[in-house]
Amino acid sequence: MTESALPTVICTVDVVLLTLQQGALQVALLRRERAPFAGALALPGGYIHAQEDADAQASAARVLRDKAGLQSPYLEQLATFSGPVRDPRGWSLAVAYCALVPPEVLAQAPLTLVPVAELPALPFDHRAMVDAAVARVRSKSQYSSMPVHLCAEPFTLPQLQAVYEAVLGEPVNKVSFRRKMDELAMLEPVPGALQGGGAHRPAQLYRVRPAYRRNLSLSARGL
Amino acid sequence: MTESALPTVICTVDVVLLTLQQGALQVALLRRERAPFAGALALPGGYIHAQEDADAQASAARVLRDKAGLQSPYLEQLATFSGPVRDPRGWSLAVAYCALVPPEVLAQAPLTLVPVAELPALPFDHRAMVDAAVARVRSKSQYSSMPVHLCAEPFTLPQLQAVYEAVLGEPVNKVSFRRKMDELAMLEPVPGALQGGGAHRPAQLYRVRPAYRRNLSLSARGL
DNA sequence: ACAATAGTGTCTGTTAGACACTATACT
DNA sequence: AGTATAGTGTCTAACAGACACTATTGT
Repeated sequence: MTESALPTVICTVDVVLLTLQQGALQVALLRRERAPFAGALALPGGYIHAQEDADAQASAARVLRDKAGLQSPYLEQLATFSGPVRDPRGWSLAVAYCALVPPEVLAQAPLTLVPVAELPALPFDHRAMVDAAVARVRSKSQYSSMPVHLCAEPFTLPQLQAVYEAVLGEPVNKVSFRRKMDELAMLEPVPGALQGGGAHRPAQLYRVRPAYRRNLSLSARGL
Repeated sequence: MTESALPTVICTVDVVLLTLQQGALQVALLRRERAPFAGALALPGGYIHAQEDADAQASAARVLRDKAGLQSPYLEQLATFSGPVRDPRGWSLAVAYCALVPPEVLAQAPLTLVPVAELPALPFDHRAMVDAAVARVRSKSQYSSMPVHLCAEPFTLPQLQAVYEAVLGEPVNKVSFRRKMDELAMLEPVPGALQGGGAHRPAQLYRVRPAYRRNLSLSARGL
């Protein structure tokens, strides 16, 4: 067996870009310009460019930048999907990534937001990728700070709690939630910044401490 | 940009095969027969064969079968490693898998067991793969039944507890451990089968219930 | 004053772990 | 009988959630 005798494997990346809007997780889809499945809504994705990409994650970041005009949101490798039939062009391998952004960032991006609960039929195995991403986000939200990436800074604790509740799909205990956020020591109040506007006590605004901006904060137990 | 103009990405799989021996996690290494790094100890791995493999996991299973003579142990996708420098042959992508087997299975396999705490220098980025596998196993052992795959059936609860303690690197509370195993409902006693031999009360032998043989059992909380 | 939400103090039920006890083998 | 480990009953400390209270704004 020689290297050159091996049939080529088609190497791509796909990004499951999730955000929160109208209290529901939404996945960002893009209308495909090229075959296969030209004209269909699908996950943003593309070939790995061995000439320029430092690794598959860089490919995913490049895809996000070129196709959605976004740069460096939270980006995490999800899983790799492969096989002879998932792509009509041949045996293919796609490294799937999960990105989380606050909805404000997507304002003028050429993306179609679809609630993950009402997914249309998707080409390739993009449905499985979305399902894996949603499961991952729900799971990690139970014991980590992952959902803060869905919240534009600065935000109030009630806002962040609403994000957790939307992702988890169930109400969260206020006292426990605030205790945990305090223990995680990941947020800091913005001095003197309060969110007013309502006919009630204004809420303290918080931001993520610099040390936690890139890394998630994990809790030993739940919430 | 055309498809055919893309430089080829070298697509491989690598398997981090872990077992437990002398109370410590051990990784199974294989001496490489071919360049690059011929003669060096490395993870079992190989090219994806697009002609025959149903997906990358099938490639990993094939590598395990052909190079170690093992079939269908617990096999889970870990992560994908990629980039221009990890392999001297060029831009490469390796899907890493984690396999768990009881030590008895490796009896006559042509593998070198090395404690993960005393890893030698490894070629490629195999060190990062081993680290990722060990971290995954330690993490999942805290809330799932994963370690049962390191135990040959049938086993006693004290034996299984020792496996958990070896993986986690810390003692486990006996009462809590048995409560959790009971709650997970994943084990069933082998009727009338007791493990004697010592100068003390014999222990009940257990096996994994068929429904849980392939799937892990997860606990909402720890242990 | 009132309404509405932010934020906190405290109580209680649940759960994990510590400890001590019983059970059952072999010597 | 003595010893060693298997297996269980029970107490306690830690923790998550429920509830109720105070705080602070706009109307």
